[in-house]
Order: sequence, then C-alpha cells, then structure tokens
Amino acid sequence: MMTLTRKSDYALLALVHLYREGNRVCSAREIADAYEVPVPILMNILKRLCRAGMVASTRGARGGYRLALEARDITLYMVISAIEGPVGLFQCARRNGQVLASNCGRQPVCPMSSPARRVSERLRALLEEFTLEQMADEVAELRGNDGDEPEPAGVSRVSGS
Amino acid sequence: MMTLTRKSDYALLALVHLYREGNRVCSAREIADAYEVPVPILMNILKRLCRAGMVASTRGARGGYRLALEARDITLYMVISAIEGPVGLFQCARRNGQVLASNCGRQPVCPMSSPARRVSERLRALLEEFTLEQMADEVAELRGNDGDEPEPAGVSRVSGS
DNA sequence: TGAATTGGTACTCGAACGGTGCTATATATT
DNA sequence: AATATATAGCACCGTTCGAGTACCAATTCA
Repeated sequence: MMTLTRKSDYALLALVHLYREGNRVCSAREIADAYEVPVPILMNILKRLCRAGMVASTRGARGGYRLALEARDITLYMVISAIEGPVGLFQCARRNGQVLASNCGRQPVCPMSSPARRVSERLRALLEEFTLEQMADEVAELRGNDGDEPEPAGVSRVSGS
Repeated sequence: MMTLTRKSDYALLALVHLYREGNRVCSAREIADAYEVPVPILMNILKRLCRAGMVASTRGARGGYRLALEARDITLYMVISAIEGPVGLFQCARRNGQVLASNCGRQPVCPMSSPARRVSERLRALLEEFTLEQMADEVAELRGNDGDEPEPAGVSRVSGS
C-alpha cells in the first residue's frame, strides 16, 4: 500500500484542530484527547511541527501550541516534508544523501531519472496546492457549519473537480 | 523519506526495456543484467507485472516477457498499484480492508477523511497522466540532446506500437 | 532427456515505523 | 520560593514491512 505514515495523519488532525481554535493555545494533551491519539505520540509530532516552523510553542503551565503561520500558508507539502522527510517518489530521483541508484549499471543514462524528477515535481506542485485552510474549511462545510470555529472570510476554494 | 519501494523503480526499468525492444521476448535475466538488478528480484517483479496484465509471459527455454499492452496505455498508476498495492496517501482514506482510522474518536466527522479522499483522487489522476510511452521517449530525447552519449541513431523503439 | 525459463510460495535479515520513558527546561499558580 | 504543568530532546524497544534468497513445480526448446 502506497501510503504515508500514520504520523502525517496525526499532524494534519492537530493542525486542523489548532486552526479551528484560532489563536488559542492548545496543549498536546488536549489535542490528543480530541482525536484519541496517544498523548506522547502527538507530543512528538507537535515538536516536529514546531521545529519546522508551522506551529509556535509556549512552555510551562498552561502552555501549548498555536499556529505560527496563516492557515493558507501551511501546505500539505510542508506538513509531509516535516513529518516524512524529503518528498520524492522514486529512489532513482534521490539526490541528497543517497546515491543516484546503483541500478542502470550498464545503461549510458538511467532511463528513469529524468521522468522520475518530473513526476516528483508534479507531485510537489500538487501537494503545495492543498492548504490547511482549504482542507479544514472543506470539512467544516460538510459538517454543516455547526460553527464554533472562526469562519475566516474570503475562502473561495479552488475546487478541482 | 516519502518514497516508493525500490521495486517500483525496477518495474519501470523493466517496462522501459521491454518497450524499447518492441515485441522481442526478453528474459528476466537479460533485463536484470542490463540494469544490474539482482535476477530473482526482477523475476518476482515481472511475475507481478504479468499477473497485473501489463506484460505477457512465455515459458520454457527462450521464454521471457514482452509488453501485453500498448505503451501509451500503461500508466504510472497501473505500475505503482501493481507493485505497491492500492494508492492512497492517507490512512484516514483507507476504505478497503482497513478500518477508517481509529482516531477522530471524539469528532463528529473525521476532519481529514474528505480532504484525504480529494488528495488521493488528484494523486491518482496525476499518476495516470504519465504513460510508459511518454516516460521512455522523454529519456530517449534527452539522450539525443545532451550529446553526452551519442545516440545510436535508430533507437526509436521498434515499431510494434 | 536436459537445459532454460516462468509460476508460486516460503523464508531470512535488517531497517523503519509506532509507541514508550526519562530528564531537563520553562512558566503559571500558590 | 515551591509546586504543578507543559514543552524540548533524546534514547530505547517491539513489531511490521521492505529487500533479497531459496526452493520446487510447470512449461518449452534443442
């Protein structure tokens, strides 16, 4: 199954939660409880999101996290990169840290490296299209606007299909 | 690192190889040698591609594989599905076989399931855009342009297609 | 018959994911 | 100042899964 790790799911849940709470500082425990995710795990994830600059932390009693960026500036690409590491579907396309594949040994040029790079770029562009704002609002819409969230103005979402 | 398994790389190399050889039947050994991939591994991969209907096999001495479909009908999506299993970035979006995530416990609606499905659909569409023909030809083109490796003039993958 | 080649499955090894625990640090409350 | 709360960072462990190996059956060519 081609899938991300569960941590990305958790990260997005946390971000959606923070978004809905506006500027309120939410503790890891609170967020974990809301989705029944093990607390220490969500802690780890929030730490990563913090290091990546997407959320800001407040230490000490009554501390916690809040978004450090506008929800419309937090893209799926940022989240996945922060949690899963560099995005690049093919190992052929690996440039950083890893060798450019030991296969293609007898080939003058790796027949996949170029297409692989193109696919990766398209994927990146796709993931950058999705913003936290957009994703969170889409669900709010489905829920029928039971309205405990800030409901930011000017949402005109670009619905693809 | 968000990446596919190496088997997808191998599968694509094999398919590109078969495409370039037109209708010739190529043994797993031959293909494996061309890219210095361990033979038994490529065997496994070709078996899967065969089961998925992308290549046709001929058993016995001088047997091997050839494409079973037109190169323009073999999409990246098909290859990845056959090798990696169902495509779907988020575990939230899992429908088949797996539970729809045990998180979101206290939420009326999983805040990610709907966006997750949308992302998966866009990803699928993206992967379906890329065909074997397109990817293989792109490389052939590059090999001609960057003059690094003088192209053997008639590489234009044998008629057949 | 014998060699070559695919079909299928079962297995081992190592790395990564999922999850836990501990200690240090910072802040609000008392 | 003392205490409770909460993040920061790291080290650790068990299970799963990917990567690769091995084996045997079935099929075809010479």
